[in-house]
Amino acid sequence: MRQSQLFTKTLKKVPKDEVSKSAQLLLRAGFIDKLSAGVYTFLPLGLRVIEKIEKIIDEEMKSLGAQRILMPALVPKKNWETTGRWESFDALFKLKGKNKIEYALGATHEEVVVPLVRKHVSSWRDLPLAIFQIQDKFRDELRTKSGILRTREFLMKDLYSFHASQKDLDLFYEKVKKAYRRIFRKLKIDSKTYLTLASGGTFSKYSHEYQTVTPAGEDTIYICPKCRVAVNKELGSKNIKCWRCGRALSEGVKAIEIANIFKLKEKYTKAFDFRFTDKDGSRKLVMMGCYGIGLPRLMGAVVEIYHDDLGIIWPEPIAPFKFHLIQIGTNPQVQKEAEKVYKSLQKAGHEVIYDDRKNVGIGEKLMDCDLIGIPWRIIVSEKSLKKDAVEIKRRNRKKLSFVEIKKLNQYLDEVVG
RNA sequence: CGGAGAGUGGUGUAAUGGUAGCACGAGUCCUUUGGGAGGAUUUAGUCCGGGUUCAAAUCCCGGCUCUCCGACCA
Repeated sequence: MRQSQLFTKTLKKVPKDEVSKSAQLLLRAGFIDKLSAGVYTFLPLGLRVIEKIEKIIDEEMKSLGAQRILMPALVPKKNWETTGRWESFDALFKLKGKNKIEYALGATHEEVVVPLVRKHVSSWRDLPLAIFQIQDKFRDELRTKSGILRTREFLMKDLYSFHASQKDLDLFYEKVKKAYRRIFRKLKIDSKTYLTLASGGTFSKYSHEYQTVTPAGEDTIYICPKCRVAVNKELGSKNIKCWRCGRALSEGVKAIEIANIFKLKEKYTKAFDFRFTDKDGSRKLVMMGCYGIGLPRLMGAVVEIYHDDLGIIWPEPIAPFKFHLIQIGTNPQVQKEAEKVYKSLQKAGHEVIYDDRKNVGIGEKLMDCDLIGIPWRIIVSEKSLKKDAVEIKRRNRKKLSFVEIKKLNQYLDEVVG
């Protein structure tokens, strides 16, 4: 990608009343654009990050044996009435069509997935079954917050599992926990993310949330010093002990809920009278679980954690590009060599954004580079060409390395990986 | 939903009742190229509606929007 062609430029300023660091940086660096409060466009750079997160999640879900589908956002009123949530789910966006049929925009998809799966599951032989989608959710929040951390429309991965027994649900639930940990590890937020006991809302008495510690979080959690678990303040008394080892918990820390998992059991299958025939011939309600991850929130949480005064520092697996190639100066020889390096990197299959902009000073290029936060910076300049080399620097390190151009691809394979 | 603050060129801001100014951006030209360069020149603005006043960006009323705090949050 040539930066001269990139849609949207970086901004020097963002509104002074935007205090969330992730919102400031993502707006300034041109990853997102705000249409209205809690409603955002993902620009080319931001979409690349979302797509990478999506790919990581998609692979992990498939490793669980889950199959991906895409359900509609427009969900008829009668489905919500079946579960009682037309009235009880306060955040539904409701609308009416020309045909007088009322709908709600999907805020969660039990009302769609349960009748869908019921059509195809009738025997214990059809279970277990896991279905997921990655799709926009709509929630009429009273208040949106902190850029993409809390919005009214957001991309969500929602996985639904169906089981013949509680035991089978329990087993799958544990597998999902492991898959979630793998996702968090790839996003480099695992060490700050705690499995947190929280209230279940309309789903159940308790639920498990994954809370990532950051000052921008809207929840307060108490952490066990030993286990990697926590308790959400919303459960009440702060004298609660660790639900795993019984130790006293930490002082409250701010955290953001990036994912949650629920054992819905029979709650929604009962509403739709979704039964299967068990081995003994009896008709039983299907046991169900649901598991959500908000993708933009994950992206925002990463930026909250990985940034410095100059800009974002993307973890490599979700960086929009791996390399930021910059050519410095107007020397035609430098430009020619930079073009050659760009083509050679592309040919080697590397994801590279090339700052080929003319009439842009070196200061501005370097500031933009740090702001956008690509993991590896490669500079071609008169200085580097005197050594027949390029200069390589990691975004989060001070050290500069000069690498001979003819050995560059080999170096990238061996050192950068 | 309660509270607070704020809406001025594309962006960020100044002007508290009296000439709408500055910076960035964008356009043209010249110079410049290792940490947001310099000069010349052009461009474009008071959220909407009503009121007070000789005079309103400024004061008053209503509306809309944004941000923050709280409540809420499958």
